[in-house]
Amino acid sequence: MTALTGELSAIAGRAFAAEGMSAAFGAVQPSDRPDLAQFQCNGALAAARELKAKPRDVAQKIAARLAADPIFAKVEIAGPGFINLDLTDAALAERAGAMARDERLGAPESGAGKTMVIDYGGPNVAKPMHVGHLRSAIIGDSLKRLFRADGWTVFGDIHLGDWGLQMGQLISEVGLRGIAPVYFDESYKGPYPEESPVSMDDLEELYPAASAACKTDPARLELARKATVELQAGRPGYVALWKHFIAVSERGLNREYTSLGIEFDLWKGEASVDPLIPPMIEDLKARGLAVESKGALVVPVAEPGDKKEMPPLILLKSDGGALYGTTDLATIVDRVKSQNPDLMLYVVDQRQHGHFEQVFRAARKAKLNGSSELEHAGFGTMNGPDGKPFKTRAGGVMRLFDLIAMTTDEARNRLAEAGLAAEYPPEEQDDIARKVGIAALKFADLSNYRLTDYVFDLARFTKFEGKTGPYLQYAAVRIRSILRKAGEEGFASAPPLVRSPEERTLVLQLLALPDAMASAEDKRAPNILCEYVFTLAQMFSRFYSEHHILSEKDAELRAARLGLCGLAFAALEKTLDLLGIEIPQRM
RNA sequence: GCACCCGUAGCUCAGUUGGAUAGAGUGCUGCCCUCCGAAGGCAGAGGUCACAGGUUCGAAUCCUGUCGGGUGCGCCA
Repeated sequence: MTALTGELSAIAGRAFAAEGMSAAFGAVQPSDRPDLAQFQCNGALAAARELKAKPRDVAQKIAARLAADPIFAKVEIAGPGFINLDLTDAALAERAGAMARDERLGAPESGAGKTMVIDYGGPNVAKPMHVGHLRSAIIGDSLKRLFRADGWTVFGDIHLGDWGLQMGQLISEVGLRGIAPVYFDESYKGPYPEESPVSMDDLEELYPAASAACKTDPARLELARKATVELQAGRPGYVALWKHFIAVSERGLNREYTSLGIEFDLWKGEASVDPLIPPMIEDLKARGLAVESKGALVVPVAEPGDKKEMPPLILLKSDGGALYGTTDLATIVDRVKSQNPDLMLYVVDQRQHGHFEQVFRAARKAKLNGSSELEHAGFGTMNGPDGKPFKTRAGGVMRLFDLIAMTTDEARNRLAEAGLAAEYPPEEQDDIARKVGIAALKFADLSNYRLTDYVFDLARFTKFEGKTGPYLQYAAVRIRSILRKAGEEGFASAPPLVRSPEERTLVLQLLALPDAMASAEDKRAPNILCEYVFTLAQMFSRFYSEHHILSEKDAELRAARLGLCGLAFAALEKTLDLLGIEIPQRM
């Protein structure tokens, strides 16, 4: 099935074509004035401008043709030349019925036959995840779900930060402290111990110490640089130690992502593309694309039309070490070889936009990206109530684990205050608190437009009232409860009918789901889905407060309303799933 | 210094390929549980869309400038 606005646009497009104008003028959208009409077509205004005709005259011709179509209950011309359209209740009900029969709920098929790799991880080995990783994970996961729902074959890649200077910092720190001398003994020929000499807790202490030392002491930094180069050159003891770091870190990261309900299809890292770097560099040098500059090997990416200075992409530092731009470029090569996607989407902090511009330019210049579009979908920072980057009360970096614990605790408190779930088993209460907390966290993040910074105010978004994840869960659980009781009563369900204003607006909102998905995909903007699902929940609540469902005496009417409830639940569940939000069985 | 992003209701934010009366949540004021879950529904007050020009039949949206905020600009990631 096609989206309703698509169907209406096609009808209006034919009307424009029949009058000798471009069918593109037939674009139909939901009305900006719901008090006047359900849909509107503004094409007559644009067409009139092109033809130098009077907008109302053009509108008149189109309206006359549209009025002949039985799908419309009303065709009116208003203002300067808007064509206002209402559908018949029968037409709305029929399409709602079709949507209810469609497992995909009419989702767009924009990705049919297409493949993409989406990069939304970027946590670093040995560093605990903090709030900075939250947006990438939440937004990226939502986009992955959305693109997949729209028919794309999607590979989500965590793209672990496991190969940079921080690894050299860690290795040298372990060496300096004499924690595991065997890894530093160049005469030792292995094998190295299977047990890691450091735990996750050790890493979390070692890394900040090493990082701080490198900042103040140039000699210490030089040591870290040297260790990095040696690691990348394959020094056996360092590689063995490094593998322990990875294994220990992955267990911790997996725990964090799992608690957020976020998964990856690929656990690749910067190191995994390291073997591709030397041949890539040789190739670039051979083709004259990589040149020496100030002691480093670079790919110039400045273009004639540039308004700002565009520094070259550095492939190799003057000490011979690779940089993250190098691994990013090699990662593109790897992805073309492994997945050959139509699109590589990078869900990374907007502050790295300049970096991606360099990498993408270099990739295109060298034609390393095959047939892949390269796109950076950046996002703004999450700030605390003071408008500055979110910190703990002590001023440190807020760990993701602690943040999730805070939100879950708050959810549990709110449930207790409301007297909800009190009679459920303790483990179910924990599960509900976790789902509600995560929903609050995700919805608060996703409902802001991707690129804007937002204020993360725990007190505010744990209020669980209004435009929040928990409100949506509540709305869904309430419908689920009705449907369950209907099942217990043995009540039948039937295709929805449209007989009241509340049913009409609810059905119109339901039928707008494919448009919301298409628009969210197009803009890579989950906040469009948030807006959609919140309005849907509101429309349902309005319908619910005005109509009897289970208590409706007329069996046919009751069945139709149950059908509408069923479809509303399906749409809510689907959209919340696209946002990565789970609905508890009860709450 | 140069470049990019932003400035919309008391607060937090949508809306920006130009279109009708600029929206939501929250907060504030009322109303609604003898009936399916009130974390809900209904109604009201609240805005020179930073400011000044310009383009247009029409500008929150496009252009220019000013002010204010954020971010980025070769060997960190």
